[in-house]
Amino acid sequence: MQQKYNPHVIEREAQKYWEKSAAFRAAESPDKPKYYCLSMFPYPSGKLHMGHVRNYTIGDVLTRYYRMKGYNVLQPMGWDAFGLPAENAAMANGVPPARWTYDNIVDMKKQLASLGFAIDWSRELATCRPEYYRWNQWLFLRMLEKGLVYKKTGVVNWDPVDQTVLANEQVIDGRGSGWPERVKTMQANWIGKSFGVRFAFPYELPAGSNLPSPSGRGAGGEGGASEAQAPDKGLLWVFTTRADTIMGVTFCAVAAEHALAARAARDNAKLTAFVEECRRCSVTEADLATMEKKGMPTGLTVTHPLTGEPVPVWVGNYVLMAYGEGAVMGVPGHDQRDFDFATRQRLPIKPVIKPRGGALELPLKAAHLEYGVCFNSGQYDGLDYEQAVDTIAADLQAKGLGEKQVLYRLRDWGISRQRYWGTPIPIIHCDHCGDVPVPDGDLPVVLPEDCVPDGTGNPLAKREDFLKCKCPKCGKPARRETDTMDTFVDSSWYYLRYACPDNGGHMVDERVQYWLPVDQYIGGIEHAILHLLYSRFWTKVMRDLGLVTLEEPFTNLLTQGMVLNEIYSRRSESGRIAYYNPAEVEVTQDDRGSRNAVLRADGQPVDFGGLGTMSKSKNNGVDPQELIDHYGADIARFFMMFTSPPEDTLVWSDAGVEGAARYLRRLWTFAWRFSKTATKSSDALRGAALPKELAGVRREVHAVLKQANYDIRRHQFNTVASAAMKILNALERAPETGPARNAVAHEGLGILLRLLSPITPHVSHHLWRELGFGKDVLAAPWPEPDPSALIEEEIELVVQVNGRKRGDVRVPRDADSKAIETIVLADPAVRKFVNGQPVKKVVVVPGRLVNVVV
RNA sequence: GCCGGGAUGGCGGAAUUGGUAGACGCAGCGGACUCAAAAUCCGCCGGUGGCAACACCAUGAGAGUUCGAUUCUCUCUCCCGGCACCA
Repeated sequence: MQQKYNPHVIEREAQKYWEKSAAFRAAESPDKPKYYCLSMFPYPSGKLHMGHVRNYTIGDVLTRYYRMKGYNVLQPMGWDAFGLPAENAAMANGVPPARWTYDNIVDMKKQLASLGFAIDWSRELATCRPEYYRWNQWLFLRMLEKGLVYKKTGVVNWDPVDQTVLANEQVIDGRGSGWPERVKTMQANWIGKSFGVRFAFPYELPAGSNLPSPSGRGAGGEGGASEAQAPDKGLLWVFTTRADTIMGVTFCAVAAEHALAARAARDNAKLTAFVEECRRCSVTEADLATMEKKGMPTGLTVTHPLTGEPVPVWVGNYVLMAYGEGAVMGVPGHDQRDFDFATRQRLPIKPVIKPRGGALELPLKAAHLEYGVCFNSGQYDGLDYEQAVDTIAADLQAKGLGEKQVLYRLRDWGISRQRYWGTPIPIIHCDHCGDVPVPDGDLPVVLPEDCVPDGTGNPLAKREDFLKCKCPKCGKPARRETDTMDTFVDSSWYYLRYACPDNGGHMVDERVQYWLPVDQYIGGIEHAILHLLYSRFWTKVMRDLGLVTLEEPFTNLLTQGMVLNEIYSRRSESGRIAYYNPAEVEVTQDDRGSRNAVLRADGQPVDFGGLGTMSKSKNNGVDPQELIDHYGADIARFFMMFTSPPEDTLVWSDAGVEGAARYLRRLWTFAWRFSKTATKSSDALRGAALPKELAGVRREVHAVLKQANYDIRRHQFNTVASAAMKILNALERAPETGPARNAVAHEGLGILLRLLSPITPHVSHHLWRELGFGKDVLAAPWPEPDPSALIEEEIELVVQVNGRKRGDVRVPRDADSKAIETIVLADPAVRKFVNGQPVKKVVVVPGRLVNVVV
């Protein structure tokens, strides 16, 4: 055995061993429980970043752990290879996106290999290959047949929150695992199921003023806008979750795209301009919520369905055409947006809800949002929220002007992109037959890979060889669709394809039945909504088509935290900010922690800008390749696992990496010295009583192992790494000589190398062989603590008086409460603090503490 | 703005069901080894007072429940993630 730890040599050796023995090739095997461990596949940007390293290390730790626990484990890898960056790179370098992407894949695969991940590369896939994306196209056509592509209801009626998330949960040690609560809550809010009332304000327009036909509206078909046959009379439909406030309506607001707005704008130039302005502005939620509430009167009035009073109609920039009816009732007294709008437009505010058993403070300074009791509301006065909603909904229904309704915030998924580097949408435009789906037999519609986008639109539009085709229906010349699919389509089902990447004839086959669902999915929290929701949606579609029997694609989800680093900058006199990589900055700290940072290059101070995600713009990235080149994979992996729990953010620290290196060198040195002195037998442990000190060391090793096994099951890998440190510390404390010591060290090293092997597989592999434990640590069983090593004759109890620690006592292991009480009350420290006062009670927590209450 | 999450020494973090706050590591300080430095090893290391024994304070701020709260409840402050064409 070498005296010096040389990570690069042993890592290359271990990786060769795994490659030669095809160690990570996963085959369907019915005699073992399966474990499908999946990390989110990377976008092939060209270089791994630290987030990837962290993500895949977490996945690899689980993969190797479950394998040693006897599972048949699959850990695949692939490439989320379509997307915008390739087009941007293409424009910058004049290289086709395909070429750029494939080159990047080669580079990144090499990097992944150098980290020693237990990946089954035989299942590798890239979403930009026709043999993958043809199934995007195929499934798109199935959805088209089913009407899912157009039909709004197909999407929104799916309510995962009420379905199987909880039912599928796996329970570990009595603790719910599965999906983090916050992800479920976020998705639930995103879907945004809300219960309310849909109702209408009747109106009459001057005769002969036909409404233009509605645009872009799917559901809510019989709404006011489509009452075009009755030009004089119409209904303005709205949705509200607060029907109890209906008597407080002082206006209505419609979206700029609403038919009534268009009607009113026809002979009103100012309103036309305003409608145009609204159309142009952003529709993101954040902007909508914070922008100024602008509006303009349409000059039209509608009739309140319950009071019969006239209500003015406004166009409001805060009303979203895509949600509900594209129109809202305005109740400024009880809705903050309406309040802002009414205040700005000097519209009346009519409060109609007051706190139960109290009064409103008038005039209102802000909308009163809490539920309460109706007042100022005619026949509804005195009703509470539920009674009011029920009564009002019934009254509206009686007039044929409304009903209760469930509405979802979830919008349609617009999947088409005006981009080149994506899956072609398999549609053909024919002048005679309209939009015609490409027949299954003609799939895939292959994306030409030699285009170079130049920033002037989709290059496919200029490719005659792509565009020109025959209409599948009538055979006449026709044109192909040039839009491509959102890349979220690619990532919505790739985890199924890993089960059967070689099947040229079908999208999925029976191997999906074996491997799926994914037992553990690992990725960034930033994907908690979109990607995960799309994947679940996609799975349900495939289930409905009979392609899979899965209810949910992922049983457990681990959302890993981001990798942060310090940010340093300097503002020049011109006001421009220059960012400096933390590696170029020398930081000194006094013992109070105040920080002094200077740039190494010039010795001048730089500003510390806090912590931020590693990014190009802040120039605070650390290249994983440099880390691996310098320290090797095991040290990088150990640092990643030790520094933070997987779900928390991880702050980069050069000193922390150095600490990880120090530990592994210390482990190596210990193993080396052991190899010089030890016999290869642990027989001395059996039967023979160990000296007290060695028994203590052994007890600690097993106690730490017990805790570590709990921690690894709950995915708290930082304390597993720290357990490995504690075990080495304990072994180093043992006296240096003697067969009993060697036996304890031998057993301890055997435990330690196995415990470490998921985190630092290379050094574990090497030392396992070198010290004669066996041929392959991966084939060894996971270590379990020996209960007999944990037994102590005397245990230590903490003694409290009135909940404050006042000392500790040693008592026999099997002492009962009574005996403990007697011992404790006789303790001098206790007597001092009891100080003659009567003892009210004594709380004994077995094995932990005793609290004397006076 | 809405939704979600978080806050513990100089730093990363630990504390399993409410039971010794600060495990393990980093940084720092002191010492050994060395001609010297690096590496390595040993010791100290939340704050205040005290020679010390020890006492008091302390888990973002404020209240509450409890024999006992980092942990449970309420209010507040600050930081982070998502918000639908970035992936």
